[in-house]
Amino acid sequence: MGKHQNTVGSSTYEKIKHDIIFGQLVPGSKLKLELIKSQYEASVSTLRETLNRLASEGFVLAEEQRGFYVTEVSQKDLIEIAKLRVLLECHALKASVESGDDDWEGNLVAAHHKLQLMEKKMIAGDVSKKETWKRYDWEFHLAVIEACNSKNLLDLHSILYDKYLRYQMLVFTFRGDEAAQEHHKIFEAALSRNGTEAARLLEAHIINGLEHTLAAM
Amino acid sequence: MGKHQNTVGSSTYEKIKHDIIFGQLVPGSKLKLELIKSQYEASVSTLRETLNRLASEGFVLAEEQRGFYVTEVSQKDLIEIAKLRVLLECHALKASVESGDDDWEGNLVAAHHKLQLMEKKMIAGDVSKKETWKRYDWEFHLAVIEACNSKNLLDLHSILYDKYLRYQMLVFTFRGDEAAQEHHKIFEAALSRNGTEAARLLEAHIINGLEHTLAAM
DNA sequence: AACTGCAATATTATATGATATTTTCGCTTT
DNA sequence: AAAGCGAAAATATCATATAATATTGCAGTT
Repeated sequence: MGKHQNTVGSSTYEKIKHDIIFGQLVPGSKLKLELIKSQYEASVSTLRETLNRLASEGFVLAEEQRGFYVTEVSQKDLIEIAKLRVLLECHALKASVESGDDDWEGNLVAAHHKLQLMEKKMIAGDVSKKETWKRYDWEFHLAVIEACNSKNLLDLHSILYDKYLRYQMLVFTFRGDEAAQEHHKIFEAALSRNGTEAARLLEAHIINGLEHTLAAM
Repeated sequence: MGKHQNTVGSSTYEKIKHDIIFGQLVPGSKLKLELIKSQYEASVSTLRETLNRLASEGFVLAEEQRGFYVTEVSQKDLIEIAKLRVLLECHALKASVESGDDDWEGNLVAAHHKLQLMEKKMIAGDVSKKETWKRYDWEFHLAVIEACNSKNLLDLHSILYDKYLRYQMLVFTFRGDEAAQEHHKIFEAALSRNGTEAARLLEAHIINGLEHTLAAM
């Protein structure tokens, strides 16, 4: 006993979203229902529910009566997403730094520590744990803004982060030491409650990542 | 011939979304599948697709294996939404004013003109056309920011606008002349390419609407 | 008599396979 | 080439079966 039974719907949602973000499902390709039915072991209706959800988040394109496609990628789209991420994440950061309490600080310290450990391993050459690194990066960025006091903002940011991540995974080349140092500086500025400086550093971090990814596309 | 056949899916989506925004479906109420099946004349599967879409946009709450509920409303949520709308719409406005071409100007003039006519009628006492007014208000706000050159931004804004609108409809009391004047000033500033001023006016417009709605909740 | 815990029952959500529409694509004809 | 036709494939919708949750009723206990 124990593991709480997930519904078929939610687990296929996770799987397909994962496969889009990590590039197993290639941009622009058609998601033929009968074909992916066998791949993901779910019925047509269940798949349609999933694909409709992913469509309204923007990972899938739903063409009326013509089926579903993995959303295309483009440099323009990436630039839009990066800019939006800057806008929302910096805004959230400033609000979070202003109102974060001790729990927030504790959580942030923990998230930064875990990310740093992971980054050391990756800089040392262990690239095997791409997915774990991704999780720690996410947890760090979330920890910074978590005290922004706006569920709506965090929800929007979460989707943008995933879209940005998809592009990073598409051309995966680890920025290594550079990104690690940026994370560290953001961490320090946030912890010392310097919201303006932290936001400046965060913006540079995202834009550096953008340029790194654009160059590799 | 002529009228393009809509799918059952897309038309129930429109209907349910409409009924949530305009308050026919009351906040927090449960959306029992069998019950709304007859109301919206669609099968369970089709409804589930629709409700999943609405859930990921935030109009519906999907509780795993416990069904679907109309999203609750709260003052806190409204404040979050208004602030986000300010953040995104002002950002989009500045970008749009900078890069809008003659088509953009033409479209904006037309949208403003139609809105103004409608507002005159409503100030004169004809409140019958709430839904038409809503459409013109939407078309005006969209026309202002449409040249921002970011589909991602426009998509996010569209959902936020609808969420904000839902609160306005919930307590519907027309702000009349005041709002009309604000629209006019935003229009003039945008047309004269004064992005900073237009953004300032837009922010005040949204915050005034927020306070008007909060006071009536 | 009121309360708690458990089992039987009813209700509801989830998932499936079958059917009805619509689109796509190759072939024929002009 | 372009338009028209029809077979094949894919999507949209539905009715129904299965699995989960909520409710009810009944014992046993306080």
